[in-house]
Amino acid sequence: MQLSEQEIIRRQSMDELNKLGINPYPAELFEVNVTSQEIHSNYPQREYKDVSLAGRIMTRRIMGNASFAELQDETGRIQVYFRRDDISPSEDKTLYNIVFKKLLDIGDIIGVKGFVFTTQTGEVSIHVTEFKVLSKSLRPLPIVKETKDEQGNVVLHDAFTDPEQRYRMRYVDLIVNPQVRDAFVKRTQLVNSMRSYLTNKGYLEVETPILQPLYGGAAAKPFKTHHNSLDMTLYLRIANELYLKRLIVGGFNGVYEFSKDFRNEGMSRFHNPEFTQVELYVAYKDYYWMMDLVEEMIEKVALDLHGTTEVKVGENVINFKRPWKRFTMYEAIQHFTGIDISEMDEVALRETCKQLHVPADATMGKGKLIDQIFGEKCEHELVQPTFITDYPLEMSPLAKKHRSKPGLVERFEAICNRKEICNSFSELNDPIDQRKRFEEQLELGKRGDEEAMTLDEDFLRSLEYGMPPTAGLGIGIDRLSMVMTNSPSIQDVIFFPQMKPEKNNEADPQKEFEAAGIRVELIPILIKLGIQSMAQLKEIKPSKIFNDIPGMWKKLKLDSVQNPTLQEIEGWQRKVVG
RNA sequence: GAUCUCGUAGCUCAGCUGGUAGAGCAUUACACUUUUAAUGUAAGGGUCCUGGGUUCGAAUCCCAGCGGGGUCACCA
Repeated sequence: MQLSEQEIIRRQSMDELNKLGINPYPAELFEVNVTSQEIHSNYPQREYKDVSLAGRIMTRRIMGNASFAELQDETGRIQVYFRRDDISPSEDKTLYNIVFKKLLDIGDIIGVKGFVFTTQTGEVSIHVTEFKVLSKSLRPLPIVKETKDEQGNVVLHDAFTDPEQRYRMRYVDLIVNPQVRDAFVKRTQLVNSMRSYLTNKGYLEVETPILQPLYGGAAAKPFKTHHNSLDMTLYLRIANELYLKRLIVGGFNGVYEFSKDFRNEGMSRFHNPEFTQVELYVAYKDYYWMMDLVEEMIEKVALDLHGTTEVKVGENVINFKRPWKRFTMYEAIQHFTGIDISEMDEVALRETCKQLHVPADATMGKGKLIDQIFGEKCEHELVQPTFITDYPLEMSPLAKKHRSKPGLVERFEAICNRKEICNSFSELNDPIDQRKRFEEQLELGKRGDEEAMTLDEDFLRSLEYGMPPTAGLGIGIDRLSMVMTNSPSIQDVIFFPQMKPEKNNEADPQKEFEAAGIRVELIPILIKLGIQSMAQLKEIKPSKIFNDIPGMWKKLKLDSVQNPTLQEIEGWQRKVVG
């Protein structure tokens, strides 16, 4: 591994600490009795005479015998004030002059003890009387500085913004970009809010298999894996719907699961291969009832997260206050296109698509055409939360046929910020009808539809024992989190979004040189000289290497290394075969 | 998958028609006892993503690859 100048200096500082008897990674706990946020919100109403606080050094301003630094803990930052004669009261000023000023860096984690005061410039600070190194940071952190403009808004300078780096090294992103943390905290609050809502209603949180012998409950391509001792194919679940319904058959009145699901499909700012849904099934209810629940629950989520039902998302303010607008799909299409398609047959629908410039191909049936028109002409118009109800039968093999509208099912989606955030239906509990629908899916599969559902015999058997009328719901947690945190990309609400692996230089010159018997202390010098392999080394004149090495180790300020002799270098080169 | 675009110091970014690689912050040294994007003086730091090609000469132009981002397609 090739270290940058700054990394080398930090490692040297670490060694110095050790030499001074200071363990840069002490084992014992450090007692913390206050957070930066508590001090900021309570001081000076409350006095803080004896604080003990730990955090990461984020800025340093050294001014001779006094210094300022900012420590960042989980709740924010606070300025700390170091004065030489407080840190090192005796004649020996090492602790201040050497340890604090020279050996500590931005990024190091320290604990401080002292008292809170206000500086002449009005900054609430901790006057440090003692400090302790808790963890030495060996890599330089991206330095983000902030100022305030006339309006008091925080302006960031040199912000750590490269999306690739931010997602690959989320830990760094979280350290230097505090707003990132906020989005994730809100995501967890969102889940907690839903969980408490559902638990208070008396529903049971359950766990169902992630590894499934048959994948079902949605139309998507799965990830496939293999179980060795059973010697069988297993799939990572694309949904948990069929298992939760089995539990309803088993007699639970309401079950829900926050589930990680996996879909082997394209990625975009709305799609990650693994994502989170909450699915809920409640017996003896229908989709109208479920709409009321969704409104109530999401309104509560907004209130819990923001204290108001209004949430700013991009350019829009979205208001989750109940009741939400409700459209049937036909009404929505009529509303946005002026065309009533409710009585149209397939031919007329195809003609309508042409008229509206909606792309349609010959394989699309009636249901698909309707869905296509909706997707093209309506969905992106829906910013405020809106329920769209009564979908074409063909698109919904697990939903119950509509009680009064032939060709439709009792299904709704909630659309918000132009995207689906939930999907729900009166669940199909007629085992004969369900079998027929699965068989139609199998037909689609045979015709090449990779996302057609498989027939799950055990699920059908459970329905044959009798499932009560049930309302089911799925909410995309990632999508909803994006809305609730005003995040434009799903990667902003998933800590570690899927990415291609980092390119790592497969050749490891260190190991290769070691294997050739080159003295370890000379290897970094060779690498620094741009020699990356033994093959490369062989091409260079021994006398050149002989001359270059002393120059480079002086440059790197390494402790005295015994220079290789010309014979030694020639010996290395002889080891290269060919 | 298609297409556009980006890849230069630890971070943010300049680098014109091809001519010895630049700035700010960060780092190092010195000064400074209430600073706050601290300041002043000085210094060090680069595989210009990788590999080919054109050229006397490539960070710059061309081709291929790798990685990222945007848009579209796919994903009910």
